[in-house]
Amino acid sequence: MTAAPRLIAHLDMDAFYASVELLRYPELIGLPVVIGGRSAHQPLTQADGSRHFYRLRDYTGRGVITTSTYEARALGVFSAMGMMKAARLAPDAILLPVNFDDYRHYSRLFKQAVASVAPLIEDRGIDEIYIDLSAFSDEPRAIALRIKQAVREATGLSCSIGLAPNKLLAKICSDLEKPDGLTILSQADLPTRIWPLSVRKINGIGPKAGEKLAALGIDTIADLAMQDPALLQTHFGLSYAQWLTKVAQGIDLRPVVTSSEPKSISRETTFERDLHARQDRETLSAIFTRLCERVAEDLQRKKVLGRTVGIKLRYADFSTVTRDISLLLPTADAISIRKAAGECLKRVPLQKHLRLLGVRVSNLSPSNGEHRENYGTQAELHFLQGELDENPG
DNA sequence: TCTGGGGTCCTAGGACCC
DNA sequence: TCTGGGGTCCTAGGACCC
Repeated sequence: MTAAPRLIAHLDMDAFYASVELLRYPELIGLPVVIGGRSAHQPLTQADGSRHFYRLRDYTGRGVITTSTYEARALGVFSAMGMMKAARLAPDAILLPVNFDDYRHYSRLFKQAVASVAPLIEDRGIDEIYIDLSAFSDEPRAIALRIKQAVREATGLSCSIGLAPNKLLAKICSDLEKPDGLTILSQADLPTRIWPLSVRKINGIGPKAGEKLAALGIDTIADLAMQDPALLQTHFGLSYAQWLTKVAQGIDLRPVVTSSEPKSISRETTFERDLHARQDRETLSAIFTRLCERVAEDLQRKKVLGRTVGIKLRYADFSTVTRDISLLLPTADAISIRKAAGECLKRVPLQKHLRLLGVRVSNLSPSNGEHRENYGTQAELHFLQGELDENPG
């Protein structure tokens, strides 16, 4: 039996955070603007009603660019770039702090607008979605234009859409004509439109795999498509090699998944300056407890409990370690999480300075609203069981 | 003057059980 | 005393994505 051909859309909001900010500050349209950083650099409204904006050159300290407008990208400033490096490249760019509540609001608006046209949506984060349009009999271009129009009316924002037979190709082609793009692709377009692209355009080939492929002389998707699967297997292992071979042929059978449950909830923070477990014990302890409280709040708000509690430490040299521990019973209680996380902390070396601390709860289950507290760890259970064995009645 | 914060998925070894 | 697989759970790390 052969599956019916599908029509999948990938919709990506254009420079999402920056575009939301421009709705509020229209006087910045056309200027290089970056969103990011950690200190307060909120625009100031002056006596005459005009606004004063901070420039990238005014910024000091840690942090990265979260998003930039296309004008800033033209100056070489992109997402995830360190703020200080960005300031060297574009000192005059306008700097705005992140406003996640706003972005979440506009995210809800655009997803609702899409759902009013086509309801089979897979959430891929705050600014992008997949849409299964297979059931529509309309012209694909007409559906996509209706979706773009609905998004614009609901938010005032533009998006780019890729239309293809699967998620892999839809994702690649939503990026081909940004911003405000609409790209339609069939399997027959593969050699002309997909194969010339870098392997890094494939969702799932990141920096590491990209570098390994480059070392093998594999740069484009065409290079990848021509490779002997056996050679790929010797360098990447069977499962990843098989996947590489398939995606190079534009094959992707993954369905559009319209609902999912969270698997883990975490909070982490990078310190303003590196801290030491001994010299900065009080500061670290307060931050640690606060992270546990925030995770507990998140769990309670989402009405889930978690049975595995973990910590994450990043040292000054950027190396990272994690430790976790599974409890007997799931919890959403800050005290229980703090105790378990404290046990994890005892199992980690604390000689070097730290730049980041994080707390994570996983192994989630629905909470049904009730609230328990404090139960032991697996190790404590074993201890208790040992006692019982020694004292059988 | 490097390198945020929130996630998912995969691999792999050891414990433990049948 | 030595020797099996298979399955599940736990833990640690890493790649990748938005």
